[in-house]
Amino acid sequence: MSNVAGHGPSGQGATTRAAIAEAASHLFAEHGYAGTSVRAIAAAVGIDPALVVRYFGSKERLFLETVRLPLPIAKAFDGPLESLGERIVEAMLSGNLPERLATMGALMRASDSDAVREKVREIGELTFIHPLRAQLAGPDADLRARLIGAQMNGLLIALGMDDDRLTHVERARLVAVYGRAVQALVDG
Amino acid sequence: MSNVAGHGPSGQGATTRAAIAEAASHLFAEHGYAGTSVRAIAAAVGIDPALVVRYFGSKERLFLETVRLPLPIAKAFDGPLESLGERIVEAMLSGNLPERLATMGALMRASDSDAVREKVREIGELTFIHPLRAQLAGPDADLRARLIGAQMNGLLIALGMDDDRLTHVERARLVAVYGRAVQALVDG
DNA sequence: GTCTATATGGGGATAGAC
DNA sequence: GTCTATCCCCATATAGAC
Repeated sequence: MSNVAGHGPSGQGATTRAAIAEAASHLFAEHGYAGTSVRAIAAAVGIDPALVVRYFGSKERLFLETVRLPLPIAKAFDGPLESLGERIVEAMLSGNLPERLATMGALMRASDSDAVREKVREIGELTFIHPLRAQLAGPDADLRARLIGAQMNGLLIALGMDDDRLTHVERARLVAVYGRAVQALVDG
Repeated sequence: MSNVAGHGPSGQGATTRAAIAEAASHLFAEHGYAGTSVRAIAAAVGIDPALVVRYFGSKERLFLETVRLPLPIAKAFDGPLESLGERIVEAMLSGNLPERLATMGALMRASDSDAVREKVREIGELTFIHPLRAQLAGPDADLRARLIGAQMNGLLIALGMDDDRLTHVERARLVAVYGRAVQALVDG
């Protein structure tokens, strides 16, 4: 933390770029895309707003380069197929859920842009569709994998809507009930 | 446009408000919330941007007053419970689907605002939760109804992402496969 | 009352000086 | 490489003209 600042405004390009990316990542997750101004990012790093644009080309490209949606569901694919539905839901709710919801919200709210929508598709493709399709049998495997992805997005969005009726439900109940719905697509 | 005040079918006077709402509704559905400026709405009607604010208070209130997400699923609740899942999905995909996807996208992208999130919750509550909860049995009825709403949002969002792999699937296949997943929550 | 003109403050992005 | 100065677009609020 102390290696970022300390020797005045005459720093190196590489570390400035990394500092911008670091600050942007946090601010985007916390305040969303529209809620985060280039000026705010620059202020957090202690540089001029124009530098941010100079390093990353535009606010949108900065967002696309720094946004990370950690979905630690890789390990959920190991295990018996008959309980895969529950394991997927369980994985979606574990780890840093608040940050995941915030990032998901930031992505959705910025999905005006074609590039952002492509990014969302890409994340779903890599984390859900490909691994799932490999495990599912039947001619509808690809479709079923995509629909499981839709279920997961729906769950994250519902939780991100701050609906107390849903966010206050015990995790185990959520896993059991929604897991059955996911399992219906796993089984085909 | 030097039409003097008075009354008439030329979009002036008392019909100005309606004309603004009409133009705003179309523009929001087509270009989203952020993508639609008050200036653009005013230009479409042929008036000054300040008039829009004068009539509706703010861009956000104009959006909240004019946004309509037609979900003609009321009739889907009539019929045997064992095929309710399919009927719900069928209803979600019938009617003017492109407009529904555009409006859903506009709502999601504007969900930075608490008022918009509340609006989204309200729509889900009235169109899904209440009617569904009345038909579902068991102690988890409320939870299951909300999760079906999450599934529907997930489906709309996935379709709105312009993923050809999903939008090109025949409607009947989508209804059959996703309907089973919904049915899993109907059955409990 | 209805509408127009204008001012304010903030945003992203650019050109060019150190 | 870095920053200063600037441009254009936006939403919003206020004052004043019909």
